Amino acid sequence: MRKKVTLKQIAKELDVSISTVSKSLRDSHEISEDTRLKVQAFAKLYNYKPNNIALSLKNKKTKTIGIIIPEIVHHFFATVISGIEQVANENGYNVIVCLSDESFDKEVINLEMLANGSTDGFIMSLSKETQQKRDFHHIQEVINQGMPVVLFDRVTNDVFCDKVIIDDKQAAFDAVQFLIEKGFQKIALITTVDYVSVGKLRTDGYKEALKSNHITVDEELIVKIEDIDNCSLKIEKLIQSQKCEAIFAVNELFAVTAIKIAAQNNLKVPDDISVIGFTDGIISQFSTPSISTVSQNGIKMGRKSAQMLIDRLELEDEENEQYTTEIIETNLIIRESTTTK
Amino acid sequence: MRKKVTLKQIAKELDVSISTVSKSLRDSHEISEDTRLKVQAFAKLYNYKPNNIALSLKNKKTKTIGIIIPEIVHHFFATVISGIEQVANENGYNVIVCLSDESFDKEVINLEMLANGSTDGFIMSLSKETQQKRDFHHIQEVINQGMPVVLFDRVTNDVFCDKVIIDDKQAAFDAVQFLIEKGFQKIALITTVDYVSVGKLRTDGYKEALKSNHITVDEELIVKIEDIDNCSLKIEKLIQSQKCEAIFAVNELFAVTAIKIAAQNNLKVPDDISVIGFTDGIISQFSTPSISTVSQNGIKMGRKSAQMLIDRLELEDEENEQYTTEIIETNLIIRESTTTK
DNA sequence: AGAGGTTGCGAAAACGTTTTCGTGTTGAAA
DNA sequence: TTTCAACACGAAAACGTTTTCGCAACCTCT
Repeated sequence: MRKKVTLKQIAKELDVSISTVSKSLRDSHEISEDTRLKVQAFAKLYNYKPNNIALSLKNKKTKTIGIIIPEIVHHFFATVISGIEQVANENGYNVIVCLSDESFDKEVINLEMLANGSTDGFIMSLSKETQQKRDFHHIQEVINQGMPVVLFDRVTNDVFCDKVIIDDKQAAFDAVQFLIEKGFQKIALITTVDYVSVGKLRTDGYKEALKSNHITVDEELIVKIEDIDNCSLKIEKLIQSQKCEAIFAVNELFAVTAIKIAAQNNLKVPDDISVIGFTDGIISQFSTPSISTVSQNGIKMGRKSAQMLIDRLELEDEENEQYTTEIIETNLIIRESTTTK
Repeated sequence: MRKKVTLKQIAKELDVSISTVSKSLRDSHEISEDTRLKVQAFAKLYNYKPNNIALSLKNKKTKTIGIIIPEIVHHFFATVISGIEQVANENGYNVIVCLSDESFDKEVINLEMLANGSTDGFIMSLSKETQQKRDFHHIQEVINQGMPVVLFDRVTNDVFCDKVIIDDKQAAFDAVQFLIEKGFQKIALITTVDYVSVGKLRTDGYKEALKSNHITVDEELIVKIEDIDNCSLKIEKLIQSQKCEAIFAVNELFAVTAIKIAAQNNLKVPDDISVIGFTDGIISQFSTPSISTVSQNGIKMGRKSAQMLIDRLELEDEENEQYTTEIIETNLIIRESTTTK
């Protein structure tokens, strides 16, 4: 077993000082060509690579980005990580991933753990519990310590930092507007409880689209799901009510569940009911019928977030306190689950 | 902005030595209760937390695990990460995630980058290109440097280390056996090219199941897909040949694609063709019909991998050179895509 | 009172770098 | 021969910890 070699060992071996070795390897003009080449040859032979930890300590930079997200087994978050990782890699950064499991406490613990020198900054999406509690002191804390933070997707107005979001309200508006233009009037909404910020915004967009077309909002057509694991009952009730011709669901899972339940009740999608979902994930692409959906470009979101964070990290020079919020465009992908009335 | 406080600053402020502060905070008996409490109070007030980087340098342990996988936008890999993260977290470790994008070069770069002190060990799954080249010197290199490595799922016999796999051959055998018991004889296989280790093993299992039931292997019923993006043609040819009553696909995507193409050719699944896939991901669960499949428990695989790595890391005492290979059990999940002949 | 033990604390080394500054040797110019 | 610059290198500090060791001051026995 050949352990990693250090400057000190090389210095001892060649009978020069540590400084000389270091300078030689960094091609300093202070060192004679003779010595320089000798050291470089030796270093190459023993495959010397500087120790990252020592460098981090010296430079007070870790070249590492902390990512804290609710979960990873979720197509959207996976794509965002993928985007972040691309940009991070291009800029010589690594990413350290922590999962909050939608728990406030785990979010806090992870944040504090990484804030003690492990990372230069954070990219995060808030856990459900955090959004519910509206307690963001842990985030504000790390920002106060001088660590840049970028929030994406699930954000809050209560903390000042860079943000990357989609225009959830507008996107929902567009989707519902599309259904209306196809001739539907009785459009149902399957959404989350209000404290999930994106759910709330998409609900708002839905309502506004109806209003701007002079369709009255029927609360009976709005289903709010708390627990994703047993959402079936509420959705079944909606479908059995026979009151809706089209459904707008605020995520993939709600959309595909609605389609399944419709089938169980002998209603065919899209012939009997049109469905539009949100998030262009695996489910939408591969379910039968494939699902029309609002596509959020997770890769783009990740890339943008990483770029904003790195820009701020490399800016250095005296804190630019101008925070910006980037909006990533969405687009409506029309597939088999929608038709004309 | 309140920067993080260090031992040195506390020492200066309280007019004691750094050693005294350090000892006080670690509840050393060497320090009088007076001083101890004073220091602790001050540290709490200023929210002192030891700097991880400094600790890493001192202890020569980073408490960080490096994960290198081909991609993350893939349900199976996401679940594995999730499992790894759970166990890592329970043991006070963080995880750094790197994506090889199925590229040999990126795998090498990532590995070397993290091997310079950033992590204590690695959990990896080989990229396609690496498997094709059969070049594993980069992995052997880090092992030689004394860093433990655990390979999972896509492994190789050419490097000696701990491994976590499923019994791909047996699982494929069981799936095909199931189809045979349901009365099918003409069973097609949709698989990958042979250098993908798991594809090869599953192919072997398929063949063996046929043989042990005295069914001759018909090469015309075996489709090998090189490029996942345009697999449709080959699969269409298979289905239009009308020669098969059932299909065993070595992954979800092949399975769902087969079902789609069957539908386009007016063949209904499962009435006209039964289909079994591999990997219990989102697609299998939510496609219509839902797909019978061999379930690999990614969470379990991740947890096991992490546990093996951490065990080895904490063992310390003189290199136990006994490497083991854990086999995670699979099970057949029967859904709507299969029926009896 | 002297010997020996305990108590409470600080100095310094170590982890692996980079970088500033100092210094001795050489060569050339005066 | 003296003076000064250029050259080539080393010592040491710094990043933030932990830990070993040394050393005073005090206390407790004979």
